Amino acid sequence: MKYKSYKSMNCSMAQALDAIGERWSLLILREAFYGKTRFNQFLDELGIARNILSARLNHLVEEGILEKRPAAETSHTEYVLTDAGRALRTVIMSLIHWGDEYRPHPDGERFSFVDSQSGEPIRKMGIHTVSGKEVGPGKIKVVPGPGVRKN
Amino acid sequence: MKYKSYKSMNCSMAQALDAIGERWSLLILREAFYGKTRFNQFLDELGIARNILSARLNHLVEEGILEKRPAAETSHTEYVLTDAGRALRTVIMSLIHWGDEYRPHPDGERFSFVDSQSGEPIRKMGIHTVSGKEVGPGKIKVVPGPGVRKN
DNA sequence: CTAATAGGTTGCAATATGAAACTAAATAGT
DNA sequence: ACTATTTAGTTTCATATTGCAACCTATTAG
Repeated sequence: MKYKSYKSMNCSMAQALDAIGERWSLLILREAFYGKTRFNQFLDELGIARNILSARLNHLVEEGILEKRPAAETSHTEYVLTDAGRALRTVIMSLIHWGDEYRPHPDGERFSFVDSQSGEPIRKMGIHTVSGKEVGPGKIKVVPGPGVRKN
Repeated sequence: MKYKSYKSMNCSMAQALDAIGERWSLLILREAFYGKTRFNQFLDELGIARNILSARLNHLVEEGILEKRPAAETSHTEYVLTDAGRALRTVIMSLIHWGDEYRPHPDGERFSFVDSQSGEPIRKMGIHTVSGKEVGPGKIKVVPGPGVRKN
C-alpha cells in the first residue's frame, strides 16, 4: 500500500476503498460470503497468485474485515468474516446486481439469492428513505455534516 | 487494464469490477454523482495524476458508464453519467455507509443524504426480500441460475 | 515412513502509478 | 489584434505493484 493512500481524503468512501479497494480484495470477500475460509479454497476458486492472496488476506485481517484463526479440531488456518466484513454484503450485492443487469451472461442469471428463512427472493438493491420510499437516480441530495473539512 | 482481466470469470461481480474496479474509478464516479463533469474538476477534487485521470475517464467511457461530449454552449469537454453509470449509485452509497460506520470521522458524519423531493433522510443500505423484509447477515442463500458454468 | 496437502516466502519480469514537464486548443483580458 | 490563462490532455521517467514460478516447512493421509 505505497501507492498514494486514500486515507487523507475526508470521505467515507475513500476510507472504505483503502480497506477493500485493492485488486482482488472484493473477489476474495465474495468467496468468503459464499462460505470459503481457507487459503487453498480462495486460490483454487479465483486463480489468484499465492503471494498476492497472502498479502490481501493479511491486509483484510489488519483492517478488521477477516479474522485469521486455527480451524476447530484441526491445525489448519481459516479466515472468517468479522462483523465489519459481513457488513460489506450490501457492497457485494450491489456489484452483483449491476453486473447482472449491465454485463449479463448470455445464458441467463448466474446466481440468484433468497432469504434463507422464508425462501423469498431478494430484491434488487435500491436506495430508500427511512420511511421506505424508493429514491430514483438523480433524486439524492447531499447534505454536509459536522465531519466535513475543507482541506 | 492489462493486469489479468476478471472477464473470463463467470461472475457478475467480476464483470462489474472489470469495469469499475481499477484504482480511482469509484472515486471519480462519486464526484460525477456529486455533479462534477469536467477534467479539471475531477483533478482538483481528487488529487489524482493527470495521466491516470485521463486513462480512467477513457476506460469508463468505453465501458458505457460515462459519456464524453462537448458541453452545451462551449467547446469544453464534459463527462456525464449514463444510465449504467447512475445505476452504480447503490454501490457508492453502500461504500459510503460502510465507511461511515466502520471508519468514522472523529467529528461526526461527513455527509448525509436526503430524498431531494421529500427531504426525507435516506436509510442505510440493506438487503431486502421482494416483499420488503430485511434480510440479516448470514441469512442469504445462493441459488445457481442458468448462467452458471463450471469452468 | 513417505507422499501429498496446506500455507506460505522469495526472486524476477511485466505492468501500473505518480510527478513533472510539455503541448495544443480555446477563452479571457487589454 | 495580441497576449496571458485556462482546459484538457500527452510524454517521460522513477518507483510501486502484480503475476508467475520455484522453493520451503509443517501437517495430514496412506
